[in-house]
Amino acid sequence: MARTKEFDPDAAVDKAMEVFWANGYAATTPQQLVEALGIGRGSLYNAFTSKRALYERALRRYYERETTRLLQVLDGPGPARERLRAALELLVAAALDDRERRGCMVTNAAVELADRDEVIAHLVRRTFERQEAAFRSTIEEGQRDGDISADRDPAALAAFFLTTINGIQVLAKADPDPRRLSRLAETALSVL
Amino acid sequence: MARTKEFDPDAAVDKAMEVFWANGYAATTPQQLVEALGIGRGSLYNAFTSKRALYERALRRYYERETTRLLQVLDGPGPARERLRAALELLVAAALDDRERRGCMVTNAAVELADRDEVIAHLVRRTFERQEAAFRSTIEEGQRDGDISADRDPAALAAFFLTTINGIQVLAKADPDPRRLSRLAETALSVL
DNA sequence: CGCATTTTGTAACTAGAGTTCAAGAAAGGT
DNA sequence: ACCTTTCTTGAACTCTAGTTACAAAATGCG
Repeated sequence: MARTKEFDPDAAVDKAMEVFWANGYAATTPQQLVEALGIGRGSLYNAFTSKRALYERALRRYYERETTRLLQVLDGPGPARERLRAALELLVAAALDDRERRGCMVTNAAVELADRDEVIAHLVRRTFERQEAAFRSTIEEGQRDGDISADRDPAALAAFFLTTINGIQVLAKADPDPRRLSRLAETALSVL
Repeated sequence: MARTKEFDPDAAVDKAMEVFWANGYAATTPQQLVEALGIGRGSLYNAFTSKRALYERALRRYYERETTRLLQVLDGPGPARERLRAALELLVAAALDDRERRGCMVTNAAVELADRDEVIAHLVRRTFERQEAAFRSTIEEGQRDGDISADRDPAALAAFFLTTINGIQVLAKADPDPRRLSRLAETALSVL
């Protein structure tokens, strides 16, 4: 009854995500998107309405795809303390693998857009809350097990870890030094 | 021998700094700059060459003007531990006062540009190093005075504090919650 | 098969970004 | 008073961002 799409919209969002992730929102052009997605301008706008709308979808995709690794590590097996360590080490390793220094797309969105765009801000907050909640439940678990001293407020500790991972993203943008980042993570863990 | 400038270039850089600080680099337009500086387009480019060059000057100005408060607190009088607390509280208070949530211009520059522009990255690194050094010498002083336990590596602690303040900037962009930020700072201090 | 529908590629459009330029105005030295 | 220099204003210019429009092509239903 109607012509079928020749490209996979899901795959296209993935590619758009890569472009926005690497360049940020404002610095990304329709031209770059068209080239990266391998489709015509017409198809781009027919399928995704606007640059802004595509960015939002890309950020949601990032939230679903790239943000889960951390949660998996935190919700995984093993002593709570070890999981927290593994989580921070994961972040550090990812930052060092990231040769183009794109950082974390949510951190980037927070800094570039959260103050100007309520929808983006909301998405960012949701990501942060999920991460914070994962930190928190891991910490609480550790406290029940006696793995982590119980005289600290788990909510405060979770917010602190959230801050730390965002701080690591910023640092790594300017100067991805392996030794420094590792010691950093180590020091943050010593708060427990 | 030549006509004198009718505007104060130093004051103009200050105004440009405000605009870039609030909007970031890519999202700032010549039009906004012209309006904010109150000069003609011709004068703008005659005096500052390009948007990029003006941004660089604005960021340098930020480095000189807005980045010193932290250092003053850290280098000030009083017990080292108290100075570290005051420094973090200063950051938190500034974030809460910042109704437009511009955050820290250096943090913003790090995230938006440090991966693409080596000159900006260098400036960011310099700022970070200066802040890190101030944290470090305060910590070392505290360790000599017995104010801070001496069994920790001051360099690692300093890097950790640098991360924390950048993390706070990111968090505050998305959700400037007073209670959370204060407890955050408190928790970070408990690492000592 | 033909029809309604949605896709695609390409051209077109508007607006504004980022910069340059020309003509005149202030300043100071001679 | 003039000359040189540097400033100012404002228009002008090029280029591209971001979007839309259009004609042709594909699809499946009746």
